[in-house]
Amino acid sequence: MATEPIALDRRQRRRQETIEEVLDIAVEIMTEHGVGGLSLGEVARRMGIRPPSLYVYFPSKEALYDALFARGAREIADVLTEGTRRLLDELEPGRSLADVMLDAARTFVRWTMEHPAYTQLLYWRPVPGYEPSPEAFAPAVAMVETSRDRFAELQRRGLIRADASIDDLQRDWAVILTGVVTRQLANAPHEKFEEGRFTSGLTDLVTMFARHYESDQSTPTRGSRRARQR
Amino acid sequence: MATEPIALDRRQRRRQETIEEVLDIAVEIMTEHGVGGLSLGEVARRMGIRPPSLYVYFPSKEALYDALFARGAREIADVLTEGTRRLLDELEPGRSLADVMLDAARTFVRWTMEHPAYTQLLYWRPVPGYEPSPEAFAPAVAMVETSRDRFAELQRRGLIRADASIDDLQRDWAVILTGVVTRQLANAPHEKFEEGRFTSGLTDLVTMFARHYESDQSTPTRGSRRARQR
DNA sequence: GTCTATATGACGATAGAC
DNA sequence: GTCTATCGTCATATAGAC
Repeated sequence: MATEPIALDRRQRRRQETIEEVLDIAVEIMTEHGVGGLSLGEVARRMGIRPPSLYVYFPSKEALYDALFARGAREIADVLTEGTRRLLDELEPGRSLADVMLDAARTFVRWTMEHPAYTQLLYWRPVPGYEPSPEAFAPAVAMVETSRDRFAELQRRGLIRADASIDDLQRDWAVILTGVVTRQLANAPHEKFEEGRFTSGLTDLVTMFARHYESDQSTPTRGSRRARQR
Repeated sequence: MATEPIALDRRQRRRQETIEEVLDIAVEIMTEHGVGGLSLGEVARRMGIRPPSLYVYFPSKEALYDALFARGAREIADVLTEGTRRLLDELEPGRSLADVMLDAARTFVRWTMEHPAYTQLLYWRPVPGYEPSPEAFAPAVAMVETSRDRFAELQRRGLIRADASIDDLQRDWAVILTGVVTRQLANAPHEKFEEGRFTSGLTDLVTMFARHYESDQSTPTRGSRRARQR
């Protein structure tokens, strides 16, 4: 009887491992065939089991999509939260707003190019009838709040004009990044981040954006002028 | 025998009418259930025929998607080509670049909000395995070329800096409009153009964009300063 | 608890009668 | 041109072996 809780832990761990395997394979399939191309039969086939067995772990295909949404949202939130935290911690004085924002933009867009399946699921609406549950969406909401804190910190440090609306800035920031990612993934999905015809335009766009919001006292460096070299 | 060509015309006209009806109903269904939610069975049901009968007009579901893509690309190209032609013809001297670009941006984004099904099909990749054929894509290519001519004309007239790269401008322009449309459609598809939380930001974004590209001699009006209200 | 076996109904697609 | 009949595949559900 003393071994019961341990056996339970083992079972739960085993169960969690299977769930992770399902998610990994689902991402593989979505990467190959698009988010809408995911099929439970194909997942089962690649795992060497029968389709009904999947229902032990996920009550429906929607639930699988929801777990994938949550996983993707958590991953990009972690990458960005960690990346921008370091960026702010190690920020040297005199660094231009454009440089800082460009760093964050590259981190985000690079991730989306490396994870096109998650990106489609998170930022388009590829599955008819599926909407993320509040729980799956939670990491995305948290990421927006973190992002808001980061921009507010930049404003406090004087890199962003004091009179700028952080809400507007954040909305327009999301629009620009979404535009780059959407165009690249829709028009030339096989180009990598470094060579993408739209991802390459990040520098110009972000520089323009940063110039619009930067304080006048912030020293313009090479970075913040990059878009003007013509 | 003299009536044969007329009978043929009649048949062909009737056939074309049926094809148009299929496309209309397909758009209806895609608007209700998303682009991926289109089903031939549902089209047949609403037309009062059996699914196999659709194969007389379209050899596959892909062919139907291709006809829809071509139709959407033609419609938005017509709207924009006509709209920007009038805009340039009636352009008063002294009008700011921001005003002109805002007008074009509104025309485009308004159309996408009124035609979300076409927009998803044209600017996302909602259908696994489907890529538009070169023929279906042709109107989109022509639209890009027209757009290029319009920007070149603005540059010739002195509203856009002489040293600006039209290719870069056009790429970034597409990115910004795509970003606004994608965010609005993915995050709040039921908000109309006038009230959309992202479409409302068009003014700020386009003004910022225009300021970046406008010639210094172009007289700044209220419009071009809107985003800078301090 | 976890699996296999089996069934249902919708889908895209094809063959062939009329 | 439209139909019926049919096929293979899909998501989904349930019964029951182990």
